[in-house]
Amino acid sequence: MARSDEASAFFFAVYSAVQEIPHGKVTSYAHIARLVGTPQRPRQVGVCLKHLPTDAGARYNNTNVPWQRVINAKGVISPRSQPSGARNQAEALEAEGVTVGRSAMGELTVDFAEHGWFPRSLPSEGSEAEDSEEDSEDGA
DNA sequence: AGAATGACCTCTC
DNA sequence: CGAGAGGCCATTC
Repeated sequence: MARSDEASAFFFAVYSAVQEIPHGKVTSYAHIARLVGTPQRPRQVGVCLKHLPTDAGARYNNTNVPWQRVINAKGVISPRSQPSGARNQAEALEAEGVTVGRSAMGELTVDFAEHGWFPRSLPSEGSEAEDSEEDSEDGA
């Protein structure tokens, strides 16, 4: 529980933004932080999810908030503090139909070009990105 | 009370 | 292009 109302407001903003994530899509903490109006505080977003209420009676809880769809900007699921947590998140993502890959270090990775949900173009992705999106189809 | 950590990101060398 | 340091705020010891 947040000690300050403003703090709780930040939490609610984050949870609400996470709920905005469509099914089978994933986004990064930075994006959520930006949506809530605090692009300089991506860590707090993680803290929000970390302290996500497990109470089914709470307005926001790990059952109503798809926290699993939230990963880091590298497209990799943070190992959190326990490998089980990250793996559990990967399992949930796969259950959503998200393709979860694995890095050489065994880190779970998600392809943003596949399930990347970005209502607003990120400066890192391409500030002047034109309409030519989703064109990364290699075609093999 | 203060100090340390953390589900992070961005800039700079 | 790769590695490093800084910064932010809440939770916890």
